[in-house]
Amino acid sequence: MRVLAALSGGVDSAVAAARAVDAGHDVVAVHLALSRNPSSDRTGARGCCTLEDSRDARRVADALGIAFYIWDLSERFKAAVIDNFVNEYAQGHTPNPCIRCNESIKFSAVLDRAIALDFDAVCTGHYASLVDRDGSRELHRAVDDTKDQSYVLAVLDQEQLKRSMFPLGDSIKADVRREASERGLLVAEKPESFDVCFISDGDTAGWLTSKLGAQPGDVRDVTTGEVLGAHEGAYAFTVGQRRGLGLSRSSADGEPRYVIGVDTASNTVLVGLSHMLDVDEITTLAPRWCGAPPVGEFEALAQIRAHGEALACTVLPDDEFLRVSLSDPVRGVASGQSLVVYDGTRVIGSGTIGSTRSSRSSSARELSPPASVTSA
RNA sequence: GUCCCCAUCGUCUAGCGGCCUAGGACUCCGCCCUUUCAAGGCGGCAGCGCGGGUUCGAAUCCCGUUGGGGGCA
Repeated sequence: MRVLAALSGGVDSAVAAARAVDAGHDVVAVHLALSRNPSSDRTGARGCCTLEDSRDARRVADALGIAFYIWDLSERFKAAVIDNFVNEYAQGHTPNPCIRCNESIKFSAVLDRAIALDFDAVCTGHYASLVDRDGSRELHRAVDDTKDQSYVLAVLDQEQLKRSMFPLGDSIKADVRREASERGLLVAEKPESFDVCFISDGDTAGWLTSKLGAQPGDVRDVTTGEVLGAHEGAYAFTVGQRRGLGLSRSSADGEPRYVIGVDTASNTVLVGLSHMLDVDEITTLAPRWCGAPPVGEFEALAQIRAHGEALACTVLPDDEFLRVSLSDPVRGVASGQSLVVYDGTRVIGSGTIGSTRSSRSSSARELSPPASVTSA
């Protein structure tokens, strides 16, 4: 096969590309330039789009003896990922840019271009497994459950999965590093990347403020309406958040307070006790299915955060939305995050969380503003 | 103006002479975790309003003082 290996400049994509070469494929490497102004002095190796990362990627390609190109997708990245990120936050949602990037850049813009150039597949260093069964391709969790990235890949459909290659799905991280070292790849000891790749210092709230401007508002008790503090922008808060509220007074019962809701209309952050975060019904926006869309109600597992627990639930799929009823309540479900539906280790599909509710303590939810279901 | 009550980390408080170099909770800060934002775990900063006494020894008792809250005026 002709394989286009995306090299981020990190260990994982390097070993993935190396394995693709070993497997006998005709491999060409590409590094994606996603930032318009790549900085070279970024410390801590955050993200995947610094000049240093670009050089590392080139060195890996050289070491593997394969052709190397850099594709500048910064414009597309800005429009599809960064602008979307800002807009979502401005509306009080909590987006996941890594998922948007996979959805519209890595397995869309890059994949389309690869296909146009006659490649058969795109190879990345994601920890996830692909299983071919009965003519279709399934996406499964990685063997290394501590590194599993099936959650952020759940937006891929059948066509995208059939054009994907994840050589690290059966490996554990330590072995990948060891292999990189044995192969003499200089990125073997490179640290993991965290945080949002386009926010260099990791200060997401500060970055948002620089884009949206300070918007001072109140922090109010969700039940009494009492003003408990002030904030510089409701958009910087996410449902379930505890730290950073800067409350001027402590609660009478000594219990910590959490963000129960973010009301962008009144620019108010609503806080309350942890149990008020309990939710057992989640409705998403239009779902995306990895394979054939399921028909009718079914039992499954739902995951609402990249490293969250898989929760037993009942799913009611629909063309327009996805309604999930959880067996046990969970806390801190934020609109904008992805809900991924699993059948065991297999990813069935996903949807962006739109609204939530609790079938039990409905009183607490009614006082919070209705979560608006806006199209992403 | 007089009588009574109260006065501890930024906040809410534990403390009722030696176990207090003052404990906890909330907030805040740091670290860990983590290719999202957050949970979470671990650690840290920070206080006895002030001045006199009593006592071997006072956050704890007494007097005064300052600052708050009540009945009388």
